Amino acid sequence: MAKKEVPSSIKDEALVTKRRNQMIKGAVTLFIEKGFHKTTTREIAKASGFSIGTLYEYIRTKEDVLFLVCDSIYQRVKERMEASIDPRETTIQSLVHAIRSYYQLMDDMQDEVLVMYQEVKSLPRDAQDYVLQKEREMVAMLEEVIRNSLSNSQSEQQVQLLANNIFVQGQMWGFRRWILQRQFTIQSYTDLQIQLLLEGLGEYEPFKGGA
Amino acid sequence: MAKKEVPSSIKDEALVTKRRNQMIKGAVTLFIEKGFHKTTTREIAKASGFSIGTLYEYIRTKEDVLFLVCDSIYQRVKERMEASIDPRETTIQSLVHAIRSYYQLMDDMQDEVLVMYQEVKSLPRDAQDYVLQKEREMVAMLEEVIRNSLSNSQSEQQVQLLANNIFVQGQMWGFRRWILQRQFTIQSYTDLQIQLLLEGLGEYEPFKGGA
Amino acid sequence: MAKKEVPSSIKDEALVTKRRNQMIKGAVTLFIEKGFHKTTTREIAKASGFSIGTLYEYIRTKEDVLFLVCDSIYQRVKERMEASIDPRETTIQSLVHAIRSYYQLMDDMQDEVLVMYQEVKSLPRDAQDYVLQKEREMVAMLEEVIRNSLSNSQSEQQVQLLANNIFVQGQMWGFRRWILQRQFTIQSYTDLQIQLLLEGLGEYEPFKGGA
Amino acid sequence: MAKKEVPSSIKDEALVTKRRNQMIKGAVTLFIEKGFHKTTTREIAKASGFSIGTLYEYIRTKEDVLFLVCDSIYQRVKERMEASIDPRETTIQSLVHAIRSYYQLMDDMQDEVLVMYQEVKSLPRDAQDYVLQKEREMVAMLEEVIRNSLSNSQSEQQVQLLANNIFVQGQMWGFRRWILQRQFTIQSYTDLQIQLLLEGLGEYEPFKGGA
DNA sequence: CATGAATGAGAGTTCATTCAT
DNA sequence: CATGAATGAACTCTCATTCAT
Repeated sequence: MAKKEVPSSIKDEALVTKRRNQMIKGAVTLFIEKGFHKTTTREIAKASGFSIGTLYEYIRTKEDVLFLVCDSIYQRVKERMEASIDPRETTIQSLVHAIRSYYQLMDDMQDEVLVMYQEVKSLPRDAQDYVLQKEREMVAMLEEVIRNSLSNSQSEQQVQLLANNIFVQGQMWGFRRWILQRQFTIQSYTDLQIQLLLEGLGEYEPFKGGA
Repeated sequence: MAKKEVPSSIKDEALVTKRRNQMIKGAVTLFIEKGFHKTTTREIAKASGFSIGTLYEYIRTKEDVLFLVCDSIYQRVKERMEASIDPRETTIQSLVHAIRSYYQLMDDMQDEVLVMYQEVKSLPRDAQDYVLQKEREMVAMLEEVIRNSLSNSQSEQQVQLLANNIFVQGQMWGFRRWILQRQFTIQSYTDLQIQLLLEGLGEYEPFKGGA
Repeated sequence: MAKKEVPSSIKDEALVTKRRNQMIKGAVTLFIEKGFHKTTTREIAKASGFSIGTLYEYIRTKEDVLFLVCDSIYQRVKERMEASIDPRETTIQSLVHAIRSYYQLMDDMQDEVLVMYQEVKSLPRDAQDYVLQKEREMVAMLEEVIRNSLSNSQSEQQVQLLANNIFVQGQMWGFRRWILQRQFTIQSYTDLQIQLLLEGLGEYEPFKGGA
Repeated sequence: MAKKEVPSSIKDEALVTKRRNQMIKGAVTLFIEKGFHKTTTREIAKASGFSIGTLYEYIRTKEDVLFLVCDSIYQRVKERMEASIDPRETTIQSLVHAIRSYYQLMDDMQDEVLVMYQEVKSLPRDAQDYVLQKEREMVAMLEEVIRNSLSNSQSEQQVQLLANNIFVQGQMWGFRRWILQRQFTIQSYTDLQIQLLLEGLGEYEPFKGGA
């Protein structure tokens, strides 16, 4: 899927980038505070430091702002993930390290991640697909780490499921904060999750599925 | 937290129940389709089979509809969980059974659960608290099963985290459907999750947390 | 102008009278409190002690209620004026007495009179005419007293103007209450008005009008 | 009481003034014709020459329009009163002149004054207070003229009452037009009122109040 | 004769978007 | 390139009135 482009009537690309960054910064705060629907374009313009007219020089619709915000969040998440994951590492410690970094990241960006989760459905269909794709890429990064770090005793499906679990448990730290953050710190949460991941319930019996 | 009551100007309580059920049924479909914000009160009325005026005899605000919908979903989820969980059972098989039932439930009600997840933030504060409380109760049910089923080798924190993980992984089946339901059936998803839960990565080494 | 009739679908005339009295009593309070427009028919029904359906058995429109209320107020005012005015009296003291009684009446019924003043314009045209006619009749009563009480030195125009002045100054006690009732009691207000009326400014000089 | 400000989202203050004048002009006509409650905001917008959206750029609520209208009327009345009253004059002729001017003013603005009288009660509480205060100021102007013009034989209470009487009799010319304007012209009305005021009933006998 | 559930036209208000300056 | 006044479709909610029971 090609990078979805949001057209602007401004020619100067550097300016477009600058203005959009202002916009994203302003909008993210508002979306966190009151959600996408309850935020008006006027508020976004104001928080971005320019007029409503100017706002519309850099986007076509309000949904474009949401897309830019989501895209920017994914971008930042992805960049930090890439920075903390070395795909050449093959030890289990590198997996643990990747998980730790990812959980820390989810702690740092919990507001942003929460917003994204609650508002993607407001994106137009094609933007949703684009975002979904980004997500798949991130899960794929986790899959890669897992594949590299574990002995090949894991089936491909297990790997995928593990990656999904880790991915969601990271997000869960943010969007279930009112429950989890009473009982855990990001430290203890991370430690325990890793422990459960590695050890299971410690009551292993050759398990065979079936209803 | 006392049951939040939505006032109605209709006196006949049986009628209130009946009409609200029509309403919930109509609204849920619409919310699933287009989300709460993009659904108009007139559409809700129409889908419920009565006029806009009648709709407002049974609620005060549009948000009331959302609350009734959320409440009804939680109610159904909770009832089915209670029906499938026997808190007197103490075997690990009973835990497995509880998880299976819960995942099946999340499969059956994935649309509803998805809606709830995406729209709770649109509820007024007090209704959000009420819903959060419901969730805590359900997680508590899972905690109880875990506590009963496992040897007491688990710390309280581990129990809580496990319950949260199971709970979220169930929901994840629904709200990450576009990713997961390509790769798994609810059967294979359930089996694998249970296996991972019980066995961990099978690469157990005395693990000591810490950065 | 014939007595304007408000039709009812109920045959039993005694019942109609009874129900309408309940209605007027309930409505007047509400109109005083919040005005005609901000009072709903449901509130009127409730304050009257019966259901909205029953209310509409005794009137056709909400405006009918207003008319009944206005009519009832005028009726009461008129009755009390008639009781306190003896058209056969010819002394100036009888004029003074009539004025006193009228001012006292305006004090007793200030809320009702205020309501009427603020809401007549909401009546349909024909009802307004009817009410206007009632008013003329009352002013005419005052004119009669004046004519009887004073030596015929007064021109007909003077008599009419005097009657109007007295009439309005009585009402003014009620609808300018926030100003007048700080500075006067109904007693002192009455005394002073009568004094001014009889004496003028006491600076009489043969006055010739003209710009 | 500080000037009550109606906020606008338009920045250009000159434009705000201009648009609000259009608005007041349009609204006053409508209010005179059908009253505040039966006039819709759409009608106001249309009569003002702009769209409903534009209307709401210059006010927050429909009640704001009413306030602006009332405020504007009072403003105009007050300005004309100030222009026609010279507080340094001390002759009785100056009082007569003030009254004449005021009555003429009430004749010129009878529609506006009528509207105000019938609709103030629809204003929010604080706006009502504001308007009441304006009225007090105008009555105070009349009091001043009276105090200056008459020998000090008048008690303060008499002065206040006189001012109120003159004030109300002026308004009465407008809001009792259907009765008074059949019998009088503004000229004859004025002349007669002034005569009555100065001479009283010409039947002066040492009057002692009391029941 | 009494009830109150049902109706829907219509009200006030908002806000994404445009475009002349 | 920036501005912000103007627009009007569309929204939520109200309430006078009706009519089956």
